[in-house]
Amino acid sequence: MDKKLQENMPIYVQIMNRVREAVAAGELKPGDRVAPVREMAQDFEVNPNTMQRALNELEREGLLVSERTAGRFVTEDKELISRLRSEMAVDTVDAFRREMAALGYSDEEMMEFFRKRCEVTGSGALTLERIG
Amino acid sequence: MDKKLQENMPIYVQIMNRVREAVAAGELKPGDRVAPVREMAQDFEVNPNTMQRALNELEREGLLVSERTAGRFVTEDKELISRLRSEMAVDTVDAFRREMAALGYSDEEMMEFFRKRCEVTGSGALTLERIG
DNA sequence: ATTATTGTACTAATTAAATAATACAATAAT
DNA sequence: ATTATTGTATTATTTAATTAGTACAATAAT
Repeated sequence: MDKKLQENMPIYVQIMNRVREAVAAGELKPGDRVAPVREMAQDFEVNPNTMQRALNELEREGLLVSERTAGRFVTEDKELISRLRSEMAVDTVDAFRREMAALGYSDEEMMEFFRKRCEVTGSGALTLERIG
Repeated sequence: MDKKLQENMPIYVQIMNRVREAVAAGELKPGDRVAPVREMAQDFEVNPNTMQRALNELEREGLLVSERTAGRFVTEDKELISRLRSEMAVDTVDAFRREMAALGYSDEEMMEFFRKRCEVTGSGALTLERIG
């Protein structure tokens, strides 16, 4: 789970998305304990209040559960997690199609553009370029 | 060019993107006159100041030019426009791959997911669903 | 020449996000 | 029992985006 945040979206929302992704991708597994609020705040270089806001909302979603002083954990509900992953993927694909369509690309052209882009840049090149 | 705006990104940035897309897609052509600031502000249901901020920045980018009292126009620089379109498409594809990769999808799986999603929803279904 | 339309500039007020600084509550560890 | 660690709550401050309101400047239209 990468920590550098972008601009133009509330930090707490960005954090929520990062955690959602980490859980959806299986980087954080059901029942896994996550770091304490204060520690996560340091990791992400944000204020503890901001981190708590993000974590609280993720709890409302059922993705995390807090057990008072034992810490905070990823839900055991694997069904919920796999549903989350699917929904996020659908949203991502739809957002992609919508944006490319807005630029005047047909579904076929998108496909072709995607394929070409995969050839040019390997699989690993993107993350570092974009986030760093 | 659709007008409804989303949350979580500064409105003026969202407006900039909408205009960029409209120009890149050829919906606004080189030399086209755009509506006056005040009118656009009403169309987008934002404050005139906010609209002007967006338009000003688009001018700094060279995409728009203002001619004092005659109004504001799309640049005649077609080279600039086609370059913009390419860059936006690349950014969009890269963002897509990055997000899907974060969810644990390989390039091949993304491709397959994309294809399936295109089958399920036609080409037109997305815009209304998402933006409305 | 006058007027209306256009872009531009400026100051103030509002709102939400983020930070800062503490304090409290519950419990696992000792 | 005590202590340290954890989540939680609260209040104030700061910062940036947005709105509000107004005024000015240039010029096309009349």
